[in-house]
Amino acid sequence: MTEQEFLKQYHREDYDRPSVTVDLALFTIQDEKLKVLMIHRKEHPFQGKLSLVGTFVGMQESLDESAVRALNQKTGLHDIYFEQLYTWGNLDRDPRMRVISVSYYALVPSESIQLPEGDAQFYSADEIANSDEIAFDHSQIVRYGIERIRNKVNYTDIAFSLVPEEFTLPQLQKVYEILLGQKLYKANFRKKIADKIQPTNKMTSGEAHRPSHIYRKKESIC
Amino acid sequence: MTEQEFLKQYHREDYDRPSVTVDLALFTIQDEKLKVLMIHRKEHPFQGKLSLVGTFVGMQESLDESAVRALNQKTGLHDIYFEQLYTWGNLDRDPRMRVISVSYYALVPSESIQLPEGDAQFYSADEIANSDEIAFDHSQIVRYGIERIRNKVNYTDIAFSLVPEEFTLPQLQKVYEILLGQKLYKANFRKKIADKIQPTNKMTSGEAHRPSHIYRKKESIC
DNA sequence: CTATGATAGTATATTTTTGCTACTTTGTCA
DNA sequence: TGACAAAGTAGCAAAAATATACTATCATAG
Repeated sequence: MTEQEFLKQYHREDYDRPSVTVDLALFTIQDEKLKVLMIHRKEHPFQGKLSLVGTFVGMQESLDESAVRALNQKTGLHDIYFEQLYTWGNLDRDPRMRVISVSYYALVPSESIQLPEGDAQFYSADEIANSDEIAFDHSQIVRYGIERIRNKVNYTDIAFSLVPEEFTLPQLQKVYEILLGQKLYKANFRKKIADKIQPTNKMTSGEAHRPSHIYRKKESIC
Repeated sequence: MTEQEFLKQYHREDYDRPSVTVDLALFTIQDEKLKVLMIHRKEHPFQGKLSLVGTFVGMQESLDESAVRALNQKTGLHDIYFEQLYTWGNLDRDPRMRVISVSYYALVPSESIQLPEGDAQFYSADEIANSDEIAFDHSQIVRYGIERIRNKVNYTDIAFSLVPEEFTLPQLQKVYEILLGQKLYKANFRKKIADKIQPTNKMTSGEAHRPSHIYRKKESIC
């Protein structure tokens, strides 16, 4: 490289800006496991590997809007719980160029999702989190997301975002158990969430055991 | 030049990429209050208003490195506790152009900080959080930082980052009380932190009351 | 050299939460 | 009609959180 070329390059880099993307980890519960939506990459880099849903941030949209757009394009979903996770800016996280990724996670009850034709599919979140075959730093993002969910289950109502609007208490308890990774005592669990739920007058039916009451989340009066 | 004139000439049309900055809220405790470091802006926009310490993210540095650099330039500090907070990307958060800001917060004991000549000064964090006279969305960032600290005090050791290496229990308790905004019971507080501290054989002296034992943070054996 | 004020530090009672076990209830199915 | 399976409830013991009362030790004033 000549000096002239170097200076040109240096000058350009000085005013250059990193690209900014959002990457979104959509979690749901299927088969009594926490799952996360991943897509098979068709292009380099990481061709053939799994990656999160993502997109470049447009100049005329906020970060949240970018996340919603990316999610909507891949799943058709809207109006679901989502939250920003963390922003990743290591120099080498994308081999092509400098990319800063604002990560999000989202929660959806599996009953309300109908994956359209496409390359997006749910995988065991734990397996993704522990795999070293995932594109970019997306395994780490999933790990971070799982951790965040685990923490927030204890002091927020995010678990309700993983069940349908109408649900039974055994169903809700199962969600807590899966997220926390441990069995809970029925009686204690019910005491704890008693003030967060509202009974309907419906019950389950058709199963070979005692039917279960159906509840909804109580709207908090603020 | 008025702010309007300035904005008019600043007609950098839509680039394909947003600018990325880091903004850092350095917290400390002074006069029994949580304080945050702010600087008086000398340029438009928000000339004369208070803003957080910040910088553009260089193309050859990670986000964390940018934050450390910004902090070091303004305070000379290094090796202090800091953590990423949230990333702000509203379209109108900077009137000049599209700027995405990755915010951080940092904690330092006031005893170990010696502000160099400059425009940086500590202000009451609550006052900054509730003021509508702060540059950009930095009031919101401070609010968010305070909230994060309040939460983390309960399940991490961040309070130790606000006292010197050697401290007394009344001193440490005061930090907890300021962060949580409520009085704590002495006996209960001591039970709770008993396994996090290590006694030295030193005591305070010279004060007109019973002297106090001096402790250090116990290194956790992992 | 003693009483006092002020804060450090400890002992103990009370209430709430959690961990756990055992029991009763109510459906389907053979 | 009895067996099974899961829903739902009762209640106790241990542990943790909450709260109050007490003792200890310094400097200083008288």
